[in-house]
Amino acid sequence: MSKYPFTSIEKKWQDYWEREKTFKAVEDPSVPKEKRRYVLDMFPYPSSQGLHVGHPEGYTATDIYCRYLRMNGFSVLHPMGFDAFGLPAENYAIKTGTHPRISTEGNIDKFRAQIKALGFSYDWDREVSTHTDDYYKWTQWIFLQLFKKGLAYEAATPINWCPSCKTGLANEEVKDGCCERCGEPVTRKNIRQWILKITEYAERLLQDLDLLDWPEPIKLMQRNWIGRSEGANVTFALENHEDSLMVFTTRPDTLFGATYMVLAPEHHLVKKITTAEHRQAVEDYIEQANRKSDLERTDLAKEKTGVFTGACAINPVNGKKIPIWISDYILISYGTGAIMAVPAHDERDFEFAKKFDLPIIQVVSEDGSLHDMKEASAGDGIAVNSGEFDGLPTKEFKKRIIAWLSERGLGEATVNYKLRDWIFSRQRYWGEPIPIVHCPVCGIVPVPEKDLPLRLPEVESYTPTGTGESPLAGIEEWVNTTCPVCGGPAKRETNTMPQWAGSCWYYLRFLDPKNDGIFVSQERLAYWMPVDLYVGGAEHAVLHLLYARFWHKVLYDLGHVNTPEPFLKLVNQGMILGEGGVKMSKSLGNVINPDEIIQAYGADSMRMYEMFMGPLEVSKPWSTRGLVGVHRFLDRIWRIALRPLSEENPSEDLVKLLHKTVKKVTHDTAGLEFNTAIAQMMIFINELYKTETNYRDMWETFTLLLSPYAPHLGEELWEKLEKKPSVSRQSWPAWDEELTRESEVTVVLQINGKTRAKEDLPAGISEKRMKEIALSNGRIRELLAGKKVIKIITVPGKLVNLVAK
RNA sequence: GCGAGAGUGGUGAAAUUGGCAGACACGCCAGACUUAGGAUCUGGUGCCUUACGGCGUAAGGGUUCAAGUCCCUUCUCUCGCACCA
Repeated sequence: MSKYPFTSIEKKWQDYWEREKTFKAVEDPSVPKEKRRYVLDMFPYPSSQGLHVGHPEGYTATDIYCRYLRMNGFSVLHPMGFDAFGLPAENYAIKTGTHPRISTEGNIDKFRAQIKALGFSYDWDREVSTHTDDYYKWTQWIFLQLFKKGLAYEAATPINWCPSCKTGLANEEVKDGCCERCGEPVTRKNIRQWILKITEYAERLLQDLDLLDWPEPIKLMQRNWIGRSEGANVTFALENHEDSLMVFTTRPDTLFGATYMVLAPEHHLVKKITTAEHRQAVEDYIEQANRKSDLERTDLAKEKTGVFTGACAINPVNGKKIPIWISDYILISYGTGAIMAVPAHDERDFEFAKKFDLPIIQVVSEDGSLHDMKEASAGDGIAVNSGEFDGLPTKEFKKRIIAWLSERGLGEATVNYKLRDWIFSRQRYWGEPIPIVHCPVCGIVPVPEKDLPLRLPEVESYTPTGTGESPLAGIEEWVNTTCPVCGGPAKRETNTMPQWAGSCWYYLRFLDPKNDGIFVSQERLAYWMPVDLYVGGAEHAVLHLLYARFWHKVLYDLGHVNTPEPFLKLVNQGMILGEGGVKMSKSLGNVINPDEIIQAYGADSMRMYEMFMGPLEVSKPWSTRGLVGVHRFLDRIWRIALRPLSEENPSEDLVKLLHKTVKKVTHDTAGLEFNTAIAQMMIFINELYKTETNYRDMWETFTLLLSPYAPHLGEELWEKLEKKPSVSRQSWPAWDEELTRESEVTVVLQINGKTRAKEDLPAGISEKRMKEIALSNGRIRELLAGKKVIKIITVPGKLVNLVAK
């Protein structure tokens, strides 16, 4: 028995690729635009645990695809780098005193080695890490462009605060009211923040999703996250007050059904309008709401709470006086922070009205008649109890009432978004310093671009102060600086950027990673952009992918990039679960270590198995047994390769199988359907194996097909064929369509849709002849005895169905 | 609760337009061979039935000559959102 020597083969070819720079991407102007592809993986955060088996899944998929493209004459950009700022390294630093740079770079070295051990065809000359100053110089530069465009501003706002990490979090970093990183419940804290005006791009971020070839569920998630909603702002006069109260509603047609108003506890009018009689109760309620964590406040299961302010508003459509309440089911951050409550047609308002015994007036009816409102009905219908508007269908009513309100200066059509501005600062050390100086004379002053990068200073302690300031605040000599404008004493911004910053634009830096004059040159942009295929986990559906799109659009508006969208096609690889279908986790002890797999079975087996498991996009459980099966397949290939090469002609059947295999592997590889491509290669190998010989031409073709999947073995087989490396530079094989056709087809003979017999018939046989054969088939005649054939359906080359009675 | 996706052998999964359900692989069974290292080779393997045959793609209904595929209802699982007015 020959044991397939994968360890030495893999080492040999990895060394060769590295030495020869086989996969260097070059900007060759003679390659036409349509023959260039930019294929990108989501770069990893180099955690201390090393590579996870989930990483190689997406990376293998893009690698196979890139190798396939190169063999088809494409110029391919396929880079890799590291998302190197982030909390884990800093938390580790707090615990051990190790500088985050030291631990991060150690992890990067480990990751790089692990990734290289899988034989991916990256152009390593383009590697970037977001934490190096020649990289974050440009992250800072982009921030300054946002600032200068008025898209970055400072505000003291209540933010999500993780008491454990002692830092503010973006909405997207809060999962079920808890910190996504550490799991502690998130509280609210009012601190000074840097905020990016992503809301200014809400409409375009929404609209341009239509330009993208992304999975529909991901687009939908982004649409929901942006949460566009059309309605109207309506102004209500207040009784005994100068001020008026503006509310947002998507159902201005239900104005006649508004029986009370509700303000968020934080609404600025609350203090003004509350009457002396209700002051104490209102203040208590506000105090209570303030203390609640986000989790408590958004808990849907809880009963609605609220108090009456004592004030009343006047309904503009009928002059009716309606009471104003406050309740924490109204969010200050959405719309105007106030609503008109229409309990008959809104579930939440209904619940509230029931609890506090407020009137419920039906103003919409499905059939135009009045009903006893046992529950809220939120659907469209016909207006009732609405004065001159009675009888109007909801849609029409909306238009009419908005016009009515506009004429009187009482309201206007309004669009609201759920999307909030992006809280961009972190009270942390290990991130890009925000390049801003606070001058007592000039105010907020950007650091001049020529002074970038603004380097992270060394600190004694990484522990957050917990006061809402980063550890940077403790370094006097760094914080104290001079104002770039007036030259007077000034202080540096001590907040740093969130981890998303670096990953917002890394795909651009890959184009031109060494350029120290500009973040990316126009020539490189023109050559490669946009990213043709972007592969990564679905967990980034609304985080990274929305932020990156936002930055890209800003850069596009400023003329710095050449496409409105960065990522043309997106594919999410499914998760790899532990054996048994449960999540892989340290606590369950079912984590598979890629290093051990590579050592025992080789990188080619690992790659191929992960592709053979099932479709790329779905989650699937790991099975070491399954991996062994794939390993056996490669071993079998090796044993065929050890046979002496034959110059004889293989059988016609085998030639046909080869051509079918080329066709199927080509089609499936191009469509990222790697599992079925591999199955087809297995079918071919099983047949070839039985011949106990090895036909040279056939073997050459098969080696080419195999090489994107098992690149090390591919190179080795190519060399054994006495060919010059690299196999990755050869042309992808073609197939002869004629040879993929069967000369004989099996035709199914059915009676009333049930298969009763089969006949092998020549391909291309006429339908008439098929019918004749079906009717003369012995078995069929037997079963048809005493029955009458009513109808005969034939599908050419496939079946004859006899409908009989 | 709302939204999206998925449910096929003992297991991972295949199945252009509706046209032989279960390719390929794991596991299992039998046999061969051995140089016993997760060996290798050949054959078998959806379920029920001695057989003929029947039944089978979460459950139920429908459309159709024909349904894993299309339509309706229900159930289960996964993911996302979660008082967004």
